[in-house]
Amino acid sequence: MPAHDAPFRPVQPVRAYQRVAEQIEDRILGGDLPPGSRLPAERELVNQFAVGRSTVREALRVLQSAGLIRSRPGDPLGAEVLGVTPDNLSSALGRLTRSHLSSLGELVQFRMVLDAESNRLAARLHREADLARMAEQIDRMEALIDVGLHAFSEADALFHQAVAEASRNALLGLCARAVHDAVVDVIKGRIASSDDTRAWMERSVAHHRQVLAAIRERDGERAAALARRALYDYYADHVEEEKRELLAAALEDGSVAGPALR
Amino acid sequence: MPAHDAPFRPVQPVRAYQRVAEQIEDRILGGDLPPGSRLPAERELVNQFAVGRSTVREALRVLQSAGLIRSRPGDPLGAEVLGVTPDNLSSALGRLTRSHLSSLGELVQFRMVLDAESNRLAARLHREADLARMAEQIDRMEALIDVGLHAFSEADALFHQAVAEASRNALLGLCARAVHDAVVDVIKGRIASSDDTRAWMERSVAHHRQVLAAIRERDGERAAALARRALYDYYADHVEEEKRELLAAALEDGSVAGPALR
DNA sequence: GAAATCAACTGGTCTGACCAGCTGTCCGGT
DNA sequence: ACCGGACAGCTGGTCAGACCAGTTGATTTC
Repeated sequence: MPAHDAPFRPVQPVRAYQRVAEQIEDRILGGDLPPGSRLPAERELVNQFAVGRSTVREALRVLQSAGLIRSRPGDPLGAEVLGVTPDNLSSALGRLTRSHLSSLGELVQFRMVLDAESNRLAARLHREADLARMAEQIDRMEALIDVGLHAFSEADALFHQAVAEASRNALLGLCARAVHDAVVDVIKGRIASSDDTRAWMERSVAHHRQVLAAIRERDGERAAALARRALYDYYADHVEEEKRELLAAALEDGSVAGPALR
Repeated sequence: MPAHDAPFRPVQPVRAYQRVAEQIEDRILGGDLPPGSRLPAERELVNQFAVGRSTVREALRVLQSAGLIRSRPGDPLGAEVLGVTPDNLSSALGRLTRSHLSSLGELVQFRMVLDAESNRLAARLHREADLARMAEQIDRMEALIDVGLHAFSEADALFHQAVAEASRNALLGLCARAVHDAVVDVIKGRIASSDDTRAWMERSVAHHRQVLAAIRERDGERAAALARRALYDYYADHVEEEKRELLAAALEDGSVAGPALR
């Protein structure tokens, strides 16, 4: 590419709060300021950055809305560093859905894609230790059925995290988690939450055992299809009528080849 | 579920700036305040919300960092409403990568999954008008080869947008775009950018025509495989050595079943 | 009529102040 | 010696007022 094609880039003004936020963000992402550590007090940051307090506060607001830090009034230790979480991913996805740019059906379909792919990769790339972790979480789920839905869901999340680790792609797992949270947020309150929760949990455990078996046998196709089927069965009723057939389209991916294969 | 199981939820204090940000965000996502419209001036918002200016400003900072609005000093029209964009999605993904929670290889693999699925769905669900839009953008790309990489990439993005529309899942397209941006951001500067740009553009056009043909023939499997292959060929050299075999794993998905198939 | 000027905005920043909440210390009662 | 409450000194959250620089459009000037 010729150098004179774009010799100078337009330079846009950089606000003071951006510089402050960038410096702190770099420290957090760079590994200084690990999760759990504390930022100096705002008035101290004012000294270190040599800016006004409102500037520091706007920078902290940006970092907080990105989920990197959390501050509490009166905390003499300063704002807490949270590290990188998928929280803002899910809030961004939730915004997309709330703005009707995407629908619940699309979110569910997205989860079908992500979970299926996680399972597929896990089936191909897992090691022995991964299987043990997954089995352990399924056992925990089964034991926690009587404790309550919350504890159960926690073990469920850990199972999926184990699958994500086995797939050797943390990003897929994080995004799946974010989409899951967004779905829960959208569907919240609309769920029947009837007293068949227990039956559902038992079915869920059985489903997870099937997935684990497929992964253990390195049958990625079956593991993927199981994830798609479970999500479809669980969410299809909540999805808008006209979107349901689209979901069904994702359901058949991979298991049956397209009509005009080659 | 028994009502007395959790009779009261812990109530956490809601900051004033949050309330302000929520109100504005709801208006934007709800459809009042469409993209392109303007917010009142800060000092006017101070009157309407009955809070201090710093509170209003922190709320606006949050909205701005979420990509919902953009403000410019001296603009007598007030902050501009941008609507929902995938920008914060891609910045969130970029943060994940920069923090070494995920790697370039995972990003590329993620793109392979998303693009492949978009293509697959587009092959299954497209209508005639979709095909026309895609063909039009490919022609534009070809015409813009001589104009420059920037214009070319723009047409390329429009092609993928057309595919996303055909897939009837806007979310997939938006996320694919976000991941694309994150990849570009990570790889920026590291790319050779040699003078074979023109050759690459020509190959790219040919690749897109192949994809379009596969979609037109409703061969979702082939369309998906084409996307995976193109991404792999283009990015494999930039991916960390130890991650490359993982990419290859994604490459074979769907086209060849896992080694232990049934 | 075109160009320079200027007044009235805007957002960005700083300062200083006050409030409410948290925490460790210190003091008095047991 | 121990324990519990008051309190001082911090924290972050909010507000008010000020100033600056940039934008804009009307006004003046040539």
